[in-house]
Amino acid sequence: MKVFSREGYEKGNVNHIAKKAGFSIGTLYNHFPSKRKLMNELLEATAQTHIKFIKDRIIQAGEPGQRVNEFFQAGFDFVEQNIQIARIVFNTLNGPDEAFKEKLYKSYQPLFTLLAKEILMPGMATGEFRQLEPEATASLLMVIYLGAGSQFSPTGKHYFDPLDVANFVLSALRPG
Amino acid sequence: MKVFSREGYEKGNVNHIAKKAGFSIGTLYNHFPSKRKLMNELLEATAQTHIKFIKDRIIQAGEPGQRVNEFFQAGFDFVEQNIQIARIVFNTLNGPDEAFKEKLYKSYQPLFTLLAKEILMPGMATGEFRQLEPEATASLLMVIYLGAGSQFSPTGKHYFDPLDVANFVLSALRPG
Amino acid sequence: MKVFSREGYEKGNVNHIAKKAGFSIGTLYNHFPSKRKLMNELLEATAQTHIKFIKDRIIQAGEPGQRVNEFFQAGFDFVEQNIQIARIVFNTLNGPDEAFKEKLYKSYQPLFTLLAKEILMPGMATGEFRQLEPEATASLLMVIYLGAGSQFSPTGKHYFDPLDVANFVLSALRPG
Amino acid sequence: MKVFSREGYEKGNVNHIAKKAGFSIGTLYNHFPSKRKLMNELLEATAQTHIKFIKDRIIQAGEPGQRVNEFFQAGFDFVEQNIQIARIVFNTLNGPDEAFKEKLYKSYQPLFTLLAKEILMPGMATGEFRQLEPEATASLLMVIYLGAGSQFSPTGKHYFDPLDVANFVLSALRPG
DNA sequence: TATGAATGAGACTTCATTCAT
DNA sequence: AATGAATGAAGTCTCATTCAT
Repeated sequence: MKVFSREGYEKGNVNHIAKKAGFSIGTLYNHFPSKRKLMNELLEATAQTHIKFIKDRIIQAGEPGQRVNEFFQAGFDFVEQNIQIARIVFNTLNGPDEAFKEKLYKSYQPLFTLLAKEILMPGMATGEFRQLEPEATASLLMVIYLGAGSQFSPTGKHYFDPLDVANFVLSALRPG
Repeated sequence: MKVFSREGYEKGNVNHIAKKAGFSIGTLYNHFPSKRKLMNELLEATAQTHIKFIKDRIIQAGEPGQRVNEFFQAGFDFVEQNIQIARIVFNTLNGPDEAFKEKLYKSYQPLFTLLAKEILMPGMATGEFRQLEPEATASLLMVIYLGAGSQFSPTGKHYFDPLDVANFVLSALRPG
Repeated sequence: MKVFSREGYEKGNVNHIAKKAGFSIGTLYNHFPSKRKLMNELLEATAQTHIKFIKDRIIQAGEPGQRVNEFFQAGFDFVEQNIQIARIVFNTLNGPDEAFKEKLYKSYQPLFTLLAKEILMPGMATGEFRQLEPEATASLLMVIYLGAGSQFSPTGKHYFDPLDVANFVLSALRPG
Repeated sequence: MKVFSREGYEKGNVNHIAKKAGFSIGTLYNHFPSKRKLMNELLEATAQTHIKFIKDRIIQAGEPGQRVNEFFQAGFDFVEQNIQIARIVFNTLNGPDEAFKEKLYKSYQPLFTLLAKEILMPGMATGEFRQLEPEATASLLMVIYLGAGSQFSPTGKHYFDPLDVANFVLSALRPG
């Protein structure tokens, strides 16, 4: 995680990874048959943790408006608490490796669904939000989260305030 | 451009670049003293073209609201007409190489300024937009453009409609 | 050793070195992180061997005069028995690479000290040699050894007879 | 001269040589058909200048003893006034390139002859020097000159005083 | 005669992966 | 199951030399 985060997948060195993890390179290869497979498992584990972290926080918030708030708040929190892994996700989602990218999009699919079904559709149903295509809007919310959430200094401090971002989005969602 | 676009900077092979460009490797190195320098010049040229393309279109549109529309429209057009170069920009902005990232942010600074000074501040002055921090909002608009604009299929078709994105943003900006 | 001896450091090819040593190039680089480091370790090992060889022989000879004889005799013997390594030393001491040169001078420092303290100063104390600056004279003896010792045919036969050289030096050292 | 002096023959770059000399690389190759030929002509010219410089000074000094003095004095002077060229000579004489080495020895042959015929043999004839093999002794004098003369700091200051070296040699040559 | 862009073989070095221990 | 030395293909870059202008 540390190595891929700092160097990226291509430049990340499996020997360094093994050393940093306290294993021998042989042992690493006994557990992961290739560098690519290692990255894949890291991405998969990350996506699951990431989604669960956000989902748990969204579910607790009751109302759609509050859930939008919580989506950005939780999302930013996750990034701040897991900067290295977050960096890998951002790199991969915009990286040149189509296989990794596609894999990650698939893994994050549940989060898109969550946004559409547990936030946007209920909000439109109650009239709190205006009528929009749920899937496309969910995608846009993800894009905004990923874009804004990826802006942080080397020390990990976010450039945007999640509350501001949430308010911006809520303004866009409100009817009238 | 083609090679870095398809493979990324690290995996991109200077020999392939030279061959694809119809030069020998020696000739390539007569023009660019290193792979890194080559990438840097490509990034710089790209940023200038990209900014000019968007700026020219924004300037033509008169009113702030129309300019927001034109920002996304022109931005998406640029991506569609320059998919390879756009891919490089998206990769770099989210990639692990801090030097490239910083360089690119600096090069794109004029675009941030343009958004703040030529769209957001005039719009707030006329009351067409609500009062927001111009710089932070400009950054958010960029984030939305880059995030939404980077979503396209391998064939280059955008996932989002720029008009929808512009309307979403305009909704968020409108007062009340 | 063989490769650097025949070709010099700059022209010496690490691939040839590896092949000649019966290793793959990767293995060579597992043991020495760079060509330069490889050369450095070769120089260091050589200097130690060279100094020890001469020192052991000098120590055995008791009297200063006899020790001068033994210095040249042992020095020439070492060159004849280690032509390749000797060639590297001669090349490096007069070569254009200041870093290597300085490193080698430092490594050979003990030999200068040996000449001054164990041969020249005792000889001056007993009156066997005339009064001269020990350090400068030690340097001159080294210069003569290295200069004369480096004159050999491609087959390794010395041009000078060490006894002649020693006698020349002893003549210069004798009082009166 | 400057380039070969600082970098050595192998590392010396003909493009840099041309630039430094104020010529284009094409022009340089119109005058010298190869890097090797260029070096050869430089060596030849150097040897001639070097020999003439020393010869003129030796001839002026009348007596053999005085000529030995003048040999070292003039030799050291030449080095100090032509450090770069001297460095090339020292490098080449001890370098790994047998062709250059042999070429240079041949070019310097007249100097060996000069030492033997104009200094040593006359000195032995008058009894000022003891009986020694003129050729071998001439070689030893050259070795001492080249060895001692090549010891100078990066700023060009000699480590040895030529008078001391001459006195050392004269002591060795004196009869009794 | 002068020029300098073009060439490409070959240099050093990296690193994912293997496999005998 | 753990180890880590060994491997060699492949990468970036250098530079002596050529030749059309």
